[in-house]
Amino acid sequence: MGKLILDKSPKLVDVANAAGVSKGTASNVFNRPEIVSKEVRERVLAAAASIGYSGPDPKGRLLSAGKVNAIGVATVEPLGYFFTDPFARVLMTGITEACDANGTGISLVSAANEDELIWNVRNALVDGFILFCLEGAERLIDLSRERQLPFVALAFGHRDETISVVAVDNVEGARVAARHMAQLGHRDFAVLAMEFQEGGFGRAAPERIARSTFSASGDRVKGYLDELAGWDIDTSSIPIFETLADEATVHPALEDLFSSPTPPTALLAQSDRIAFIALDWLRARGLSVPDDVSVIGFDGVPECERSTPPLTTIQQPIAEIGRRAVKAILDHGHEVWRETLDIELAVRNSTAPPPAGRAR
Amino acid sequence: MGKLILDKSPKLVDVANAAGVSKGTASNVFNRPEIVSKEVRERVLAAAASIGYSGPDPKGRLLSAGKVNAIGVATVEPLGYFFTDPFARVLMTGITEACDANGTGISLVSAANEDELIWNVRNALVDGFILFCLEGAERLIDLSRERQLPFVALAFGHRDETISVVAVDNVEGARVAARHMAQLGHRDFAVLAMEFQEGGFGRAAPERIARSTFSASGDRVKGYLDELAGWDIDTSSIPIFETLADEATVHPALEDLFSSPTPPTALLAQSDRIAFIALDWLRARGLSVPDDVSVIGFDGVPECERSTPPLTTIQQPIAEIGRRAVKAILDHGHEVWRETLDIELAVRNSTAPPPAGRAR
DNA sequence: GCATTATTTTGAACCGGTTCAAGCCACTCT
DNA sequence: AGAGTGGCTTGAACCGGTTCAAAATAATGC
Repeated sequence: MGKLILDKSPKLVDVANAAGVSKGTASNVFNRPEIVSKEVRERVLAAAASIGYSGPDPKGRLLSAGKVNAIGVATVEPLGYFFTDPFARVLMTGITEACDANGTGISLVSAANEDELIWNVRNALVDGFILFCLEGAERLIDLSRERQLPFVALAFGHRDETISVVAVDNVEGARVAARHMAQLGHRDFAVLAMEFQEGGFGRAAPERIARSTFSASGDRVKGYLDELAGWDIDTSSIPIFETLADEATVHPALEDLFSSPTPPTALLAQSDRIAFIALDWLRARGLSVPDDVSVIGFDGVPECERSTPPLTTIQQPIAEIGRRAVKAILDHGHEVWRETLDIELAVRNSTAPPPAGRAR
Repeated sequence: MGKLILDKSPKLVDVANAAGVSKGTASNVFNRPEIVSKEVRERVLAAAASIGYSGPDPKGRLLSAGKVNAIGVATVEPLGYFFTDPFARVLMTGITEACDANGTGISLVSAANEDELIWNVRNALVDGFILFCLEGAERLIDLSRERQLPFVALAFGHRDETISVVAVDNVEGARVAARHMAQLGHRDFAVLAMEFQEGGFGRAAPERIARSTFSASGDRVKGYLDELAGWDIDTSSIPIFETLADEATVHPALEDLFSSPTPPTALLAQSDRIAFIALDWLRARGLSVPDDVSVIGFDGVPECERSTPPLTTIQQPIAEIGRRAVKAILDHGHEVWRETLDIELAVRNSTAPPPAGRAR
């Protein structure tokens, strides 16, 4: 009597039975064919073909293999963020390069809402996480730590010394930005900052900045002010506006600044994105950059070269950060790996000496 | 005597033992806490905490759950392709949107070389594949079929009627492009085509086109010629150049075309990318688009709006294709699902009537 | 107080493979 | 012939969970 084999998809054990060999041998046929005798190998392969078995299911292998061979890239944003945000895209380019070189796959993990994020991080089939720490860094880090997998936090520094981080020196970057403006002769500064605390915006008092949850924004302010203090500028009177890097929060800040009798001649934007918004607003307002106002960004996304005018900025080695992060996971696993990469001043056409009469 | 628990990371069974309950109950504590009595639940949780167990390992769950909750997006390109290619990016935007809405994750699978691709596709932990069929479609499709998982082929149609496909009607798109040019009065056409067969380029004879492995390029040629035939144009004399959508293969084609005594006034490019290369070359050559030459692309990537001049093109609903593909996998699984989406003519500034004296 | 019913818990089976020590066999060497 | 050698195969253990029928226990009804 023939055996019924219609139901379910066949498994390795079915193949073994059909071929009259042990499960172990059948497994070897697919994974180390060279240690199986030709005769048996062919018999097993034939049996596999006849019952419609197309090789071992990776789900099964996974358990004993232990390794997934993929790393997760996580962020608190919709998945689309990875493909639309300029910074993210360059970063991903670096990450993918390193992954390609190591034959490692990539899983994108993210989530619109909190619950999903938790579920996604808890259930992601990965060997480690690269964390895009924008807002929500804490949660992401806690969740990742729970998984007991290697992980490295990216780009936006975090004060916790016990986690792996690949980032740039934000204080130094900000100093370089401020120095560039000071050297051009500027004396009237304003800062367009990123969030200091979740969802915050508007003019920020020093206490708020000191308590900053997001260290990148705090560090960059520190860098700006430290540097300018060395140029004999009264840093306490420099207006600092917290924004969410969108028009809704940047425009009011600019309105405020440029309705003053002595508006700033130098705008220190904590991200290119903020700088671009400022550029657009200033143009619409009829102010010339860099003739009336100089603007410097931070990050160095590719768009800087194509904005009008092309944006002077602090160039982060974005792709390199991505590459290093992969290396940190793959080569250094659970050990705490902290790396600080160098930034560079990229001078383009959005900065120039201040208008006559407004210089130092 | 205390038990030693240092080695290995603790497993569910360890927790169960430590709490003095069965493995099943321990499992329930984490997955359906509501069916476990409060007292036991707390005991288990406490035991877990004390031995450092942080919830069930998804690798274990996977096997019995059967579903990974992630779909794989595969292509024969380095991983970076997903983040750098304009078409891919828009497509991914659509895919991610649909995935986000379904709480599904994304795994990027790809490979620089053949062996890796095979390994990656065979081992990807996913519930289904979305195939970016550029060149190498056959291999990808075969590999995916082997996995016996649902998969859908994208964007570049394929003649095999037995596989799921979400795509546009390339013949119709090409007709619309050609019609637009004809309506403007053009009479001297040239086609800058994509590959007909792997790695091919240069002037292509009709037989080669007929044997085209990549149906998109063949279909688009067919569309162009069918339409133009209706305008009383001698289609047999329209030069058709196969290219790899890079400068190395497009430039020679243009050299050839524009060294003729009667160069074309209408360039039908089979992709925006090819069109952009043509735009650059024509400008460098001192030819004005659209005054001397009209150029129309195909695809409708966002860059069309920003090229100089902005590119008239056949707009594919790129993001929508991505969304539908996810739906096809998630909602229609193994059933063959074929969808053809509508294209649209997007008129910008790269097309105009031909120079005086060259019109129909 | 006893039969019912509702709530918890158990334990074995299962998910689909990989691995490796041990055993088998054929063949060579002396 | 007996010892040794090396190539193949076996079978059990393991990877880390989930599930569900059945058993145990608790609560309810009369």
